Parts: sequence; structure tokens; C-alpha cells
Amino acid sequence: MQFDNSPQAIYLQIVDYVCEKLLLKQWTIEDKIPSVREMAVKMEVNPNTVARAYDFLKQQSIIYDKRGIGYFISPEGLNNTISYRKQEFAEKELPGIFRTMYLLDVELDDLKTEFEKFKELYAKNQKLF
Amino acid sequence: MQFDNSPQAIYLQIVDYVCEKLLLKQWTIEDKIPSVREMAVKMEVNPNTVARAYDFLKQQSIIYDKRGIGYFISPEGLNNTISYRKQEFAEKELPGIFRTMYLLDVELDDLKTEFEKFKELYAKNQKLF
Amino acid sequence: MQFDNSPQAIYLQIVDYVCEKLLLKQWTIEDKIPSVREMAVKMEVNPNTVARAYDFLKQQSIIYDKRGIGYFISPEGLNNTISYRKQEFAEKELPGIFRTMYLLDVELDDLKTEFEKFKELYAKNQKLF
Amino acid sequence: MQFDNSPQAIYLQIVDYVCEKLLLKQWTIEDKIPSVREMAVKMEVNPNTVARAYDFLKQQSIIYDKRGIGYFISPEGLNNTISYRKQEFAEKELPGIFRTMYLLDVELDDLKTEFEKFKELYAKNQKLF
DNA sequence: GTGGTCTAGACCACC
DNA sequence: GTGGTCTAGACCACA
Repeated sequence: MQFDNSPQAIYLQIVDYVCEKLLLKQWTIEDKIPSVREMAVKMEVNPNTVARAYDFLKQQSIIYDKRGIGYFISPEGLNNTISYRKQEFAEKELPGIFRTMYLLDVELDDLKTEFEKFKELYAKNQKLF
Repeated sequence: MQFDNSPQAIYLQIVDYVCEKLLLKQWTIEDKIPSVREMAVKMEVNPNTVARAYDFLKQQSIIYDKRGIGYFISPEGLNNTISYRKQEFAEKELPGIFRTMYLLDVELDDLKTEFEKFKELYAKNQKLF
Repeated sequence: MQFDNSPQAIYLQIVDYVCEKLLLKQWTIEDKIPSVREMAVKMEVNPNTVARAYDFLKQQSIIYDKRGIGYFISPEGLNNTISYRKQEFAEKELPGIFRTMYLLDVELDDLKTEFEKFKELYAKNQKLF
Repeated sequence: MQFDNSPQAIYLQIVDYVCEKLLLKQWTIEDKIPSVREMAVKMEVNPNTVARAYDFLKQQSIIYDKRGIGYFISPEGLNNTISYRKQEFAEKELPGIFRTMYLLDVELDDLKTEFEKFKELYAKNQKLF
């Protein structure tokens, strides 16, 4: 995996990677996630960077640690992930989206049909994403 | 202006720059836009890159050229800009937005109040953006 | 300043140092606190360690940062400090205190007179502490 | 047992170890306590250090020695332990506790409910401590 | 093995 | 100058 030219900090990309796993139900409550060192090898980054990401996720109560054993998805992991990501979406993405929609005179209702189609398609083919 | 770490090709960023000027009504029909060389200096890029952007905009009938004089906003410039940008929005941005909303269980209706607030605020303070 | 033989992590000792300044009203709302590098020199530790402490305090909303300028005491800084320290006191100190009191058969009421005396004395001579 | 990073002198930690045994009723009047050499092995310290601790306890009339046989809990051992520890608590711990409580605006009455809960829990599970 | 902490030194963007 | 991020490599306590 490579992160080089992204504007997002690497440790936050690792945070998002874990969040995606949860949102896609690929990881669930009490699952052990890769150790700091494993993830560092997989992501080709310094272990410190992974540790920083995991520390961030721990503070969000998305994961917790058992010292000397590893990190695990916490019971409220999925809910906290959704909360965290909703806030990120509202603060970092929505303003840009709204601005574009405003300038192009697009209304939310104009997107309804397409969103419904998307949801249907996505639900069927989730494994492909 | 700097483009270094953006994922978007530089010439497309210049395309967007011109589109924004039109959407914000800062440039309008028959306005002369900066020459290729002027824009190249302003954007700190190679003139060839600007030429490529202007060529792209010409193909979209957003600008036209008078040989030896310069480039001008075409009569259908604003409409074509909106069409172009709507297509870009639908193809490049919407899928990601829909995916996020789906995973976070956010509905379009959940955004209505905020969008109205945004539009109100934006209309007032457009000069600031 | 030296931290070598304390069981507490250095970055948490720096956290406590800042908290004390707030609790003693030596630093107050909107005060600029020493820069990461200044504090690192003062405390004789690596700047990364100070950065970690400041990051912790930022997450507690005790301080906030202005990029390129420095860190400042946030408006809710004192309250959040008290909340944070109350929790630490309850979790880390109280159990040991209660155990000692239980084994020595000391009741809370037995301490009342002394606590009142302490408060009176402390309020007068706070500058000395 | 290890003492490395504790701020307390090692011989005083051994003193406290003996006191704890008495307070927890694990040792009682006329019990023979471990010999200096046994204790030195157990605590992984120099026998001189243990001797210093036992001498201190003898001066407090908590233990007494029968030449050539060993050290024993003295009849007033428990009471003297309590007296000794109460004084230590009042001189070494209370000031810090009072200072923290003062700065955090915590009153003794605020702790009553929790202390009662603690005592109840502790009385039940003493074997676990 | 695991996570937690710390140092040293580097580069970046922002002001 | 400021804070933010990242790497490299080290040592610790815990299990």
C-alpha cells in the first residue's frame, strides 16, 4: 500500500482504513486487528505512524488495547466509527459539495432517484467494492 | 498558486479555475480572459499546460478564440460550464458521496436543513469566498 | 527540570505541569503557553515529547493551537482541566487513599478539622506553594 | 518483588510490607516473621537492608526479637502499626491529597458515598487484594 | 511476541 | 518563527 501523494496525513488514512473495515462489516466487535508492527509492514510505514493511528482510534473508543496482546474492536466500535465519520463528512466534505451544488443550481431532490438506484446496486454488489 | 500535491491534472485545475470565475459571475459573456502567457505566469506553470486547458474549454464551447487577439467567454459559456461541471459532479463526485452516505446511513433529507442554511449564508457572503 | 525516575510518563508529567499552571491561575484563558520547542528546552526533553503532551491537552480542549503561531489556553481550559484532574484523582488516587483509610480505620469525618485548617492556610499562602 | 523506580527508600518499603501483613491480619501477635536472610532473598535486596527495616520496626515496638531465634510480632504490634501508619498518612499523604482536593474544589462530603461503596466492596473481596 | 514511550533528526505548510 | 507529520531505532513492562 502506498500513500505518498495524498493530502491526508498517513496516520489518518490508516484510521480511515480501519473505519472502512468496520463500516463494511469486514471487522466486527472483539475482533483482533493487525498488530502495530504487522500493519506497519502491510502499509509500508513506520510503526510509530501506525501506533499514532491506533492511539487516535483508541481515543475515539473504536478500538481498545490489551497490553502485550494486541488491539481489538470495542463493543461500541461501529457506532463510534459512524459518529466519527459523520462528523468528518459534515465538516470536511459537505461544505464543498454544497458549494458545488449551489453554483450548479442542483437541488437535493434532483439526486433522489440516482441515490435510490445507487443504494440498490450497492447493496447487491457490496462484495465487489 | 500551487498544484503540487493535487490528484487532479494541472490543466484540469486551470479548466476548473476558469469555470469557477464563470459560475461566480466574475467573468461573463464576451469578456477577454487572460492570455496563455499571462495565465502561465499567474499559475506558475508551463504555457503549454495553459494552452491545453484553453483548448479543452474551447472544445466545450465555453470559450472561443479570436486569432491574434485572445480568448473570450462564449455566449453559451455559462450554460456549457454548468453542463460540463454537472457531468463531472455526477461522474466523479457523486459516487463517492453516495457510498459514504450509504455506509453512514445518511439520507438526502437529513441534509435539507443544512443545505438551506448554507445557501442563505453563501448568498450573503459570496464576496468572501 | 528532570523526570528520570518517575513512574509517570514524561508527556503526562508535562500535561500535569500545564494543568497545575491553570489550577493555580498562573495561566489563564487565551494566554499563549511556551512553544513546543521552548518547553522542550525548559523540560530538557525531546520536542516530540512536548508535542505529544500538547496534543493530549488539545484533545481535552484545555489548549488549542493557531498554526504557525503557538498554543493558547482555551476558553473552557480551566473547567476541562478540573474535569480531567477530578477523573484522574478518582481513578488513580482515591482507591489507594480509601484502602489506607479503611485499614487504619480512619473516617472521612476525622479529617474535617484538618482539611478546614489546610484550606485556610493554603488560601493565605498560595504564593509560597 | 522489585523496587527500582519507587521514590520510597527500599527499607521503608519493607517496613510497609510488614505493616500491610499486620493490617490485613495475615500476620498476628507472636507470629514469627521471615528471617532477615529469607526476606532478603524474597525481596531480592541486601540482608543489611532488611536488617535496617526490622530494626526500625523494633523501635516502633511493632516486632521484637528473640536472640538466635528470630523476629516476632509484638503484642502491641497491630496498634503500633496503626499509629505509625496514621502518622505517615497524616504527614506524607494528606497534604498532597488536601492540596489536590482544594485545587479541584472537592469536599470531603463529596467522597462519602464512594467511600461507603468502597468499604462494602473491600470487606467482601479482601482475599483478592 | 505485544503495546507504550522516548530520542534524534528530518521535511512540510503556515504566518 | 510556529505546529504537524514522519522515519529510524531504541528500551521498557507485560504476557
